Amino acid sequence: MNLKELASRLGLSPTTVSRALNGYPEVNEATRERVMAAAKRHNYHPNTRAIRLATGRAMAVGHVIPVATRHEIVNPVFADFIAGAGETYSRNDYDMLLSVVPDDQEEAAYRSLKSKGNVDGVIVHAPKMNDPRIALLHDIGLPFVVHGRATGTTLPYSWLDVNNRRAFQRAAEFLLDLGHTRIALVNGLEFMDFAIRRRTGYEGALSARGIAPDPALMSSDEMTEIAGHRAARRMLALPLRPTAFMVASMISGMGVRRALEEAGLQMGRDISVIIHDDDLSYMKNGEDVPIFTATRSSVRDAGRLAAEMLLDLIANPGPVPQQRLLEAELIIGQSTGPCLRL
Amino acid sequence: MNLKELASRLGLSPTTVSRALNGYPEVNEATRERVMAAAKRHNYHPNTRAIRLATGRAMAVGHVIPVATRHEIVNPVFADFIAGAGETYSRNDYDMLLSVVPDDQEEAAYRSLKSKGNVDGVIVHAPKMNDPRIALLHDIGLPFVVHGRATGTTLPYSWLDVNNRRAFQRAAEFLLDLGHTRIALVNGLEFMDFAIRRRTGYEGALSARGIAPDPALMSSDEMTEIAGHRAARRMLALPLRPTAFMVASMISGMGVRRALEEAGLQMGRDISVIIHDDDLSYMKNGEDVPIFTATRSSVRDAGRLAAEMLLDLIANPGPVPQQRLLEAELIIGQSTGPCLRL
DNA sequence: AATCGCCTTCAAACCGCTTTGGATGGCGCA
DNA sequence: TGCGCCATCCAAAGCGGTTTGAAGGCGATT
Repeated sequence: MNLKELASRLGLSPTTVSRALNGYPEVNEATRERVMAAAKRHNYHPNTRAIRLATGRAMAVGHVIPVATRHEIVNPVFADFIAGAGETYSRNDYDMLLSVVPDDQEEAAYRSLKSKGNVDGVIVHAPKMNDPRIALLHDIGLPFVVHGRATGTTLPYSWLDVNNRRAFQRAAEFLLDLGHTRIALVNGLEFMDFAIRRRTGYEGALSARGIAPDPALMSSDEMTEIAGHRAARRMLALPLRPTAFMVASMISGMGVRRALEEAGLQMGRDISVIIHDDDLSYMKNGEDVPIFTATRSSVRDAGRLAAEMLLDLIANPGPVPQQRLLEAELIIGQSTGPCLRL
Repeated sequence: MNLKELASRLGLSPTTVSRALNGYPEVNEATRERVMAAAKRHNYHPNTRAIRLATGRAMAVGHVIPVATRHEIVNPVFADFIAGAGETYSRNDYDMLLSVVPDDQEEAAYRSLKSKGNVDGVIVHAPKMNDPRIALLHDIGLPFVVHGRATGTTLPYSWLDVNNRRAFQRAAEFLLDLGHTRIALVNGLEFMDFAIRRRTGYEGALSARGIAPDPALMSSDEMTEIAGHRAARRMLALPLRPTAFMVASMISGMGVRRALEEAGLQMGRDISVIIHDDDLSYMKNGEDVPIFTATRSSVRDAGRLAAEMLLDLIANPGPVPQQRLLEAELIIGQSTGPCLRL
């Protein structure tokens, strides 16, 4: 069942039927209702491929996922971000296009998305310092929203980010208030922008209290259980072990916890831990009472909002970028307590 | 730059240019090369929207992701499966379409995907017992491959699955051989097909050695850290505690490990644990030496293969379903050892 | 020399929708 | 009565490719 057939059944022209269904004013309300009813009765759905060609819009948003040939790290927060964004797209009748490409072909992927006309815009994930994708997308004229920010970029662009600096600053202050002075940072890879900002917040809080950040208490690695465990283990073996840990993610935090338990330390009593909690649906931080004290910010909400920003940008193009900074909550859980060796 | 313009620059008809680029035989090799060169030089990429309308093919595959309104569980293995499938699609110039819908609108989502012509086929995730989606997709005539199987379904259909029954049977036998008799099962939700099969394998192995499965030693819940912890904790409090655990996933396993450590038990010495390892890229089971003894099967490979099956099914339609059963490896790690109370 | 057939190429129809630019008829108003 | 203006509807031209059916050119065959 297509437009032409539906039109002929109704004794109308395709023009009128199309307009009736799309809510144009120049059609009699009585006929509009007749058309609507017939469309429902015959289970008519306009062919998306034809709409796309005719309107020149793709009605789709792209997400390019680079897969590293060596590391093969698929970001664990990715699934939740996508779920959030996907809800927004569904609500607005947009499709979500995932493009999984080897990381050395990422630029080509964006270019092809644009020149083949598959999408109306893209979301940029995991920005790095001086991320080249921003200039690229500017160049080729593909609307985009960055999830995060890219330090060093001078071009204006739209982004949605969590205030990672302030979150880690507050978390560090919270630990300092509890009397901790040897606070370790188990950070993500520091070519990622958010990791840089988190370190800045951590160092700022320490410095403000006259504590010089100690390189031995700072690590930067992938946010896996293994890496979290490794980092914590190393630091716990120091002559002057830390009395508190700040950890980049829930999963890293589980590795840290394992190291603590191996060392016979009880979390929250002997030693304090604060993690960043992306509020992943499959990795909840406890049920009623949070296991970890955490800086929390839902990555799923971020997905929802970033998608909304992008759709808005597509509908209302203009040179003015949209920017939105979300604050993380500081959730008090069972993993922090006063420093024992005052 | 479009076909018509490229053609006029070359002094050829659009027909010939189109054929030259698409490798049709009825075009002079010399002109084909001339066309190819010009296409590259002018950076010509055919407009996907036009191709789709003209050919009637969507050149896209859909994945419908239902989000439960209450539980809000986004399957953690999902990201890796998608990454694998996405590689296959990219290689074959197919798009991957993700449709995130409330779980009570899943049927409508499939119907709409079909009637609007957005995709040529779909992958069905997380099949349940007597899964209604199989009959539905049969009905509406949308090619599909199921990741897993659906017990109780009589219709023939294409699937790719891991031999979950045998994997858990072998794992149980391995524990039995080590002298364990009180073996606990921390399973996933048992309306999921794979969870049912795992339990069958587990029970079969016990029964074959004359051990009656003990309901107190079997739990079925979401595969989260919290749920794993809760189940293990409950079982460890039994008068006759288990000496070994079989656990449905890496994440559940971390919860079990936490319960063991709280009980002062050392994994691999005091008590044994076998998990199922989906080989997630962000959740590796150790580096050189596996932390957990595990039944392992890469969900990413499964994604790659399922996507290949589907593309094949789309290219060569026919009534003969394709089916493929993958075997899981049994990986010996540090979390298992002989039963102490022989 | 006429015919045949192959190799190339092309014009035009088509995919299913949107949208522009009329056309038609009824109505109010002078 | 005549005119202009809406309200309503339609024919046709796109959108940018693919594909069908046909035609031109040329060497080989008879």
